[in-house]
Amino acid sequence: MTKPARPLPGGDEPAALLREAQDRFIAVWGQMSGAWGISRTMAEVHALLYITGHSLCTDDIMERLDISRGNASMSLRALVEWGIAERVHKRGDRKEYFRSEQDVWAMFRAIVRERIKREVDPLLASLYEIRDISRPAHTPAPRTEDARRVDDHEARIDALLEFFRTVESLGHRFVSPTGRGLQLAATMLAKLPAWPAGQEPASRRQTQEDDDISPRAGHHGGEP
Amino acid sequence: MTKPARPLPGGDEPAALLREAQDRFIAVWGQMSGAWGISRTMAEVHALLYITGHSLCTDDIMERLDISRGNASMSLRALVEWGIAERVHKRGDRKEYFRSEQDVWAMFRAIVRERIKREVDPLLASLYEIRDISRPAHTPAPRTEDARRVDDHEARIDALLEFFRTVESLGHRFVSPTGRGLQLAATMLAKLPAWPAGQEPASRRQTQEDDDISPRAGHHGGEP
DNA sequence: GCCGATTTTCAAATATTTCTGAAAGATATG
DNA sequence: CATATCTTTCAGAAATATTTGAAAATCGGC
Repeated sequence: MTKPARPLPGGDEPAALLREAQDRFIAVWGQMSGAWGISRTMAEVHALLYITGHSLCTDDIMERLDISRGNASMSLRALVEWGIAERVHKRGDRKEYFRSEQDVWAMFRAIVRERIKREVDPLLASLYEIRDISRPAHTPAPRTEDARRVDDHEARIDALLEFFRTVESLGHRFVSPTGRGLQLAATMLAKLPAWPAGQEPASRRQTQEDDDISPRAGHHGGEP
Repeated sequence: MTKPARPLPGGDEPAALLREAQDRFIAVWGQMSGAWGISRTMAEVHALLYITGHSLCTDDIMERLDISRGNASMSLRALVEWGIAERVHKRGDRKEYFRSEQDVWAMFRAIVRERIKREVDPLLASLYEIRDISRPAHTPAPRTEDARRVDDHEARIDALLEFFRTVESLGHRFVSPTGRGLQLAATMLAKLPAWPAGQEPASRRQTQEDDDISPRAGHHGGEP
């Protein structure tokens, strides 16, 4: 635990404690950066903006986080691009200020939106392309070994396609203005005491000893 | 696009196309590594195991992906730890083989399970600690400026706490054996044509010009 | 308990990402 | 339109993360 060696002279008055809590939060949020797919500094800048609730300018951020101007500038721009911070102009002041989105769900929606755009959509495009590669390999009649392999391969790609289409679709729903409904649903679902009835069906041990597993694609339900 | 300069002599027979499709898939899946929070090689090893459907040994993997023994060993161990690959023993063979989970939803559940454990749970623990830091700062009576700041700070931490508690809870539900229900729900939700009725309530423009935003924490629903 | 086959480990080498700082680019103001 | 102020850019430096390869540990059979 690295705490900033006695934040302020006195030691225990509210301002000092607040400062300490903020610093801890910034550090913790910075460690989560990987989970959001952004750089550590970017997460720290966001943490600072969120936890203080203030609009801060580049110099404020440079000083508080002890980072370079370039780094601060890049991070802020990225946060704005991600839609989790916005530029604020103050009359009579040439400087630009920035403030963080304060609604946690809105923050999360912005992140989901960006990550779908940056990760899921390109992945889907690639999967469609990949599926097409093996298309011409379909021999018409003879059920050769190769033919079976190609079929299995395509079933695996199709299973991924279907999964990520579902992810994308759910994501869009969550992110869209209408998404508030999903947010509510999620909250309630999470709060629900427990599942109505039925235990684990039975332990289906893997007995298959052999190689060459056939893909059990497509099923989303379970056994009827 | 780097394709392995003519996979096999002939050029167009099924085996060659299959190989090409596999290589493309491995490359694409490797690029997604960041999204899963694993290293690129680890993702590529997983891609290879998934897309071939075979059980492969360390040497197979080293050769096909052109990586070192150590790297292959580490990646495989990690995949097993994550629960998306398993060790397979073949009678009369000292070598260890590995095969990937083939059910896409099961793979995803494993990833969610691990990431909750590695990211969400520690984050929650830290947030609880951070909330406690500012506790002693609560002055009893006088509504000072400091007191208000502390309250706002705590409201912000609480908003995050509530959000991540929801995430954790939903995650557990999804991951648990019972989670099949959630999977089904997700699939159906994603497939649903559109939202029943009602448009966006109205655009609530941010009019606040001043600093020092009060956190609007806690609300998950909307206005009734 | 020893042997050879296999896996694991880890310090050093390499690759990748992130950060800095100074210079170039904006932009409002008089 | 010159100036002062603020922002962005980007090549090189620094910090991180990944990979290698060879040595050490493990394992199963005899």
